[in-house]
Amino acid sequence: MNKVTHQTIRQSILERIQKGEWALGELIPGEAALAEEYGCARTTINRALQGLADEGLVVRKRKGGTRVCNMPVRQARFDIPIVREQVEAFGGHYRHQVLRKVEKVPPLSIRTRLGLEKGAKALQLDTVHLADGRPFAYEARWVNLKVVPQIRSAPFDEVSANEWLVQTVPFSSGDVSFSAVAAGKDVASALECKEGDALFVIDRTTSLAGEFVTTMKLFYREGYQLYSRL
Amino acid sequence: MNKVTHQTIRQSILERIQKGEWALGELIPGEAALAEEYGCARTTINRALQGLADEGLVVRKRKGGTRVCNMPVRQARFDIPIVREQVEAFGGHYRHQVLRKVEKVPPLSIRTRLGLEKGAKALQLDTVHLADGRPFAYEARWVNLKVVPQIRSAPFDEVSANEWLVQTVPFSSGDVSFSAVAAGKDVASALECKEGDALFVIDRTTSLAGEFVTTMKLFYREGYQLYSRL
DNA sequence: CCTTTTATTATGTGTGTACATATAAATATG
DNA sequence: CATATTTATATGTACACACATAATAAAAGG
Repeated sequence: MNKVTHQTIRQSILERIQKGEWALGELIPGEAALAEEYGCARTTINRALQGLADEGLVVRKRKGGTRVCNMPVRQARFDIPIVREQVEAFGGHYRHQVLRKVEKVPPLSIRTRLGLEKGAKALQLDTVHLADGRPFAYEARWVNLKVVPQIRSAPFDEVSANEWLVQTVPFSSGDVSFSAVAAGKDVASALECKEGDALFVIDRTTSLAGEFVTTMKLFYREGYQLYSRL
Repeated sequence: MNKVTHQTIRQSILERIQKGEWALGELIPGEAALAEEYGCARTTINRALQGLADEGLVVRKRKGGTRVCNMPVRQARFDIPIVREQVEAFGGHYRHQVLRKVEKVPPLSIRTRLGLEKGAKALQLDTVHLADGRPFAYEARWVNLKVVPQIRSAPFDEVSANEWLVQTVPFSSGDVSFSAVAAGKDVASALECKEGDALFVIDRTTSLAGEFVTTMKLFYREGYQLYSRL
């Protein structure tokens, strides 16, 4: 006989849902009823159900009760990777090389992304990340100098822009998108691949307290896969 | 003055972390101390910190205390989409078309993925998803007939294989991976794009109670982006 | 000095209670 | 009959308390 904890209850209810004890969208017993059934306090059931709700398996509503989610869209959690760690995780030797580092007025698309005024300069930073000497990913980045002016004197021969920013402005929020693009001329030459090759791209914009810090496109070499369990 | 709830406390602590009040990897005050500071019960602080721990912002250890995560790898949560809903979310008219539906012995790569015996047949199902009549995504799927034999008689003129499976074996687990590939001949003709175009691909394998149910590759038409806030 | 044992301590979790809040359902009102 | 108001109810949340558990630090033993 297992101990009755919010974890075991959560697992148990999950299994009952998977077995089909309650149909999609159907109401499951209330907290009070489940508490009696499992022989525990309502608080404990509440925690278990909240957990399932966080994962999107059930939907809860005051007075409405708890029901099995009728639109079971499973969520995948991805770790947005730091390239160095990716490379080293595969046992490769990591190195990076700054291809361009200039302050200049960015194109409109970048300007609006970073929320810059017309004519304001930003730092353009292009880096190639190498695994065992071979190009692994190409990073095209723009940095908002108003927010992180210290980046001008950052030692980019030691750490990559990515890592420097993670250290300096950690826990920033933002958005990511994944897509596929055909390699352009610059990217192809940096990654030593053919123009037009299908590349996996992570597009990421980072902001801190309402201010946009940096926006970046990361082009992975051909064949790269981003993997996750769900 | 805001009410003191686990939510407001959580937000407050998050901001203090972002402001850099505690360095990366540094110990933050214990629950008891914070409870006194915020003037609430320890239970409430516990909930706030647990929440931050779930999001990967802090690491907690018994006796060791709570410390700011020193490896701030932000996680992105993605909803693994159902194509119909994606199309309809953009206001498009959804329709799908089954291009192939045959039972046959799958190639080795699929066989191992589904955990089938040598010579066992599986259902091959190729579908094209259309938005306003235009190809939106191409789905190449294999289904394990041992686990879901009922699929033979599923009404695929009404619902897509994806939806049928979601309805029939909901809340299954599995894995996903994202990548970019160049469109092959079949895919190109189904999506009405050029061969070699860079396509975004979701590769998904689903299992239920240790048995593999189905594996699928979903090729999106050019330009598709998968987006998420973090 | 090193190893083993024993506190000590911060988090983890369950309980019972009380009250807050949203909302569905029932009732009163025009 | 439609609309506004009230009531009942399930979840949401805070609290005080007790004990469990893991991991570190201190003490004891060799």
